Amino acid sequence: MPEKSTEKVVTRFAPSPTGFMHVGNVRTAIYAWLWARKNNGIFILRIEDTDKEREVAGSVEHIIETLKWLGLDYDAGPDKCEPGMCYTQSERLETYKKYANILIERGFAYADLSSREEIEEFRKKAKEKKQAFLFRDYRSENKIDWKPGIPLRFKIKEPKRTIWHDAVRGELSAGPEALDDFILIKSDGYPTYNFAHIVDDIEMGITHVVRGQEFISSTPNYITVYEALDATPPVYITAPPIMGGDGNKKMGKRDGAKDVLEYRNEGYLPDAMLNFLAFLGWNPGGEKEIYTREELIKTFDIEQIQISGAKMNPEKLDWINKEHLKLLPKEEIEKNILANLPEHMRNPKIIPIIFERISKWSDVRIMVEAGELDFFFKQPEYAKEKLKEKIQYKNSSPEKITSNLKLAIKTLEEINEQNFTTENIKDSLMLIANMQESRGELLHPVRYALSGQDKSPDPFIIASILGKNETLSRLQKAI
RNA sequence: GGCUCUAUCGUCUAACGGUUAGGACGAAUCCUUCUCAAGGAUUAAAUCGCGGUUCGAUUCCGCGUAGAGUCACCA
Repeated sequence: MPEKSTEKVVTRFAPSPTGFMHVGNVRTAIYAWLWARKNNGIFILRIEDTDKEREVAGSVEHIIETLKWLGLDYDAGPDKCEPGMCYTQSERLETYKKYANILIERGFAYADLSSREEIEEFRKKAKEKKQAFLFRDYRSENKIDWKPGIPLRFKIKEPKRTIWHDAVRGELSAGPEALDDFILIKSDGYPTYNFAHIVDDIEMGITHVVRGQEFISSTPNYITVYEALDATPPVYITAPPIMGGDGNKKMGKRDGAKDVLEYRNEGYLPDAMLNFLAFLGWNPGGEKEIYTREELIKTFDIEQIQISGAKMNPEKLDWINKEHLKLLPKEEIEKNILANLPEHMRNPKIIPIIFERISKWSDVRIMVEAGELDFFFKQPEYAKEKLKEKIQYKNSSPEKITSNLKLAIKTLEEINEQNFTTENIKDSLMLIANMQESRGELLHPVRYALSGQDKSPDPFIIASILGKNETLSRLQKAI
């Protein structure tokens, strides 16, 4: 159990601006945010842009947009600077230099003159000996002053076993071979992640660090730096990995292929995404699975974060999205539907039909993309060759179909334009449909005549949306 | 290869060392139904293997197996 401290909880999400955010990144952000909000703490967005080669233009804006979509509001960040404190690492170079000099003074850092070729050579040797490569085995004892252009390394004075506590995994430890002289400041003057994040976490008063398991193996190094700086490490919260959902065996790397904002574009609700991702590696117990944003904040606890990896499950996301949809007021859904439709389809008349069959949000998109809704806007093209087969209900004869369509026209003509509603249409058509051997003998041909599809919403609602004139004309044309 | 970590239905997971191992997604079947959905009901489906500790292991320990992470002037 992490020590209960009276100090205010401060968490951070610290992405590097190297592109979009995938589910793994986002879940880390969610946990950090939930923990801060639950404890009335502070959530910081920090941009770790110390690798100028990998930096991708526009990433910061993209990250902020993603957080905004999910409603992960931050109290401080690159666009919310405070006096004397910046949250973009490239703007904090002086601070890292200050800390670097402290380490040099204390004998914990040294300038490293070895060339990349030499290091490569060392690495090769280590590999031949089937050992992990440790720079400190090859460290030169010649001391030189640290100057710009020369990398600065941390110095492991005393290789020893490190034991630490992780809020999720409990007690962790690693032998002395986990400790090595790593680069603090690169030759281009930028700090490495390994150094910068420690300095920043100290400076910003971070109390809890949510991170992926890829940092476990370098934690002994971090703890040694904290010791050298006379600082206390934060509580480490190691989230389980999210595995790829495709292959059966090779659950290789993270399922990072997809930009989380794509889910927004596919029509998923932010609260559903939040719910789904929070539950990927965390579970409060009990049988409730649909949690609102407020419920998540209230319920979330780092004690219940899973240890082992979880696979992405798109079907479950669909289901959670559906359940969240049910939670929404009707007007809210209508607004969302319209916003998600292609421009030419943004006709409020289409809403009832989507409403009637909305199950998963993405269904609507699929319907739109497949052209299944086109018949609302234009006269359907009836399949020429297969017309008989398509319009036919089971084994009813062509004569029967024709007479039924005529009967439908006659019936519908009796409803006047003002009363041409789904309910009235249903009442009158059902009346004659019930007189058939099977209702389908009448209803199916009508549905096909109106939509040009053998799979569609029911004919009543279609007719009411099309209006009396269009409905009659389509029925006539089908005959 | 070294170091570190993990292991319950297909998937996400629940179970003070004592349960007929529970729930959800998905699947299958049935009901409803003019089609496709939606909705309702039912069913199948798991403690990785071998030892040990214990009156009793999903749970604790060891070994094995499988998987993951890491071993950068990347984060």
